[in-house]
Amino acid sequence: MPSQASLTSPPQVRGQEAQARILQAALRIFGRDGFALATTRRIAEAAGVSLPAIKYYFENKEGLYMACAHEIVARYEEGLGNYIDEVAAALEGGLSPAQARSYLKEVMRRVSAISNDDADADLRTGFVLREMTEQGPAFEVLYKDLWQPGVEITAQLIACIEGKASPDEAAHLEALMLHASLSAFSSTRPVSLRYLRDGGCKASPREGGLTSALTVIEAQIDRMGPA
Amino acid sequence: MPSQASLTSPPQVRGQEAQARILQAALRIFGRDGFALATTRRIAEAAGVSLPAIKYYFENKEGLYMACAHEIVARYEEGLGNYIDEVAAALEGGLSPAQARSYLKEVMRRVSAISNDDADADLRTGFVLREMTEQGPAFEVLYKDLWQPGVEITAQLIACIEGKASPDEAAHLEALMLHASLSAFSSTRPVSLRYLRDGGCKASPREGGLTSALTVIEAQIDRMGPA
DNA sequence: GGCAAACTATATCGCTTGATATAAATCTTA
DNA sequence: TAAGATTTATATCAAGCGATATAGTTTGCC
Repeated sequence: MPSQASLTSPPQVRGQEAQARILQAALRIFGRDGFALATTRRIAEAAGVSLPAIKYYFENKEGLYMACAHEIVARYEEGLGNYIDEVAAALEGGLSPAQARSYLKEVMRRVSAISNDDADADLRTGFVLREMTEQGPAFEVLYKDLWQPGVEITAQLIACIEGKASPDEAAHLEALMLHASLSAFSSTRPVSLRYLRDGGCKASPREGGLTSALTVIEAQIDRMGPA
Repeated sequence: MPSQASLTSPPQVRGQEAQARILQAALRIFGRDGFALATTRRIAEAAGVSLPAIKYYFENKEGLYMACAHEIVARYEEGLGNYIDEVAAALEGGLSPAQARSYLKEVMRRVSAISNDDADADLRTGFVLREMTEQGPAFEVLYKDLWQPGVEITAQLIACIEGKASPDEAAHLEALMLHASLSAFSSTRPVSLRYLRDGGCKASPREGGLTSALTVIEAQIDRMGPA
């Protein structure tokens, strides 16, 4: 298992740097092209290493893909994950509908912010969304540690807003749709931007209309409430 | 251009049948695997023809892909397309918000029904959604003749519901999100079903929770209205 | 029957892919 | 400096890809 050659002597640092370069290049190329279309040669070239380096550090293409998934999960947990725990604790203590509403808005804000963290953030989002639709080798990890927790906390907050003790099927569905709409807006962002542009709207290509989408979602949250 | 050898003698009917079999097999395999991952060999095998038959009828892989796109558009136009024209005419004549609301519900109902027309309907949906996110060779056709008209009529109906003369940026955005949520629910259907199942909900695998999703969307439409 | 047109199948080409055998380079340690 | 572990690069393999040259088969028409 060469992927955890960690606590060794200082010159092996160069090796770890190469490993990190490969991982970063892989994240970008897998995120853009998907598992099947991405080639190990292109990744190696982008990372500035030769082809067998991938085998040396990650065994094979799938190993590299899984390493990318774990990297994404780690980044997610250190960002949104902690906040989710915080919200869960608050829910445990009991929340008013109004409080739940503002928590939910913040959750969705942070979820959408994931796609704007840095330059490659949207590629990581693409990685996750592709894996959710195509269910490749990294699906289980991403579903269990990333997708499910986000939707579940959303469902619980919605239930709270609607005055229910625990989320029923309707709350779960509404949570799914909320995340689905944000996801789809991300993955079809070029199309959405084109549509808005054709209609004469000017959306900043920087944030890709994501904040506008967020406004719509917040309005939806505002309209939630006791039936 | 051998793809329109149509008005010839009767025995060429067999040829047309082969052409149709190739097209159907291609729709299923392209819809499931996408352009890059699908192979002409597998399509030929599924259609029960030999490999050069694809070249004979569709010139090459991309020609076959485009033929699939046009087939999808044709099917869409004879279904939803006519209804969109009908709604557009009604809008021209002036609609009350309540009328617009029920038209909008019917539009979304028909859009979601597209994924349940027949056994291969979800594969066609997958074809379209993949092309919207990856922007392959068939993007222009599908956007112009299928995606844009559906979103636009939705935006106009939303504007009408909200008492506006013509759709502003907010209406366009809301229309986009409405379709995005339905699309994402379709393309991540296995994930959504798993989530609901894990939560103890029983969703019919037949319709894949789409009618439940539609219920949520109708509730959203009901909550629209003058600010 | 024979002939031209429409259609189909076999076999193969050139290319790219993931993987890896092999050997060289680098650096620590003794 | 010699030994040895760690890391890197060259060259190559078998498999699968899209494409197609070539030849065979069917079938309506005269």
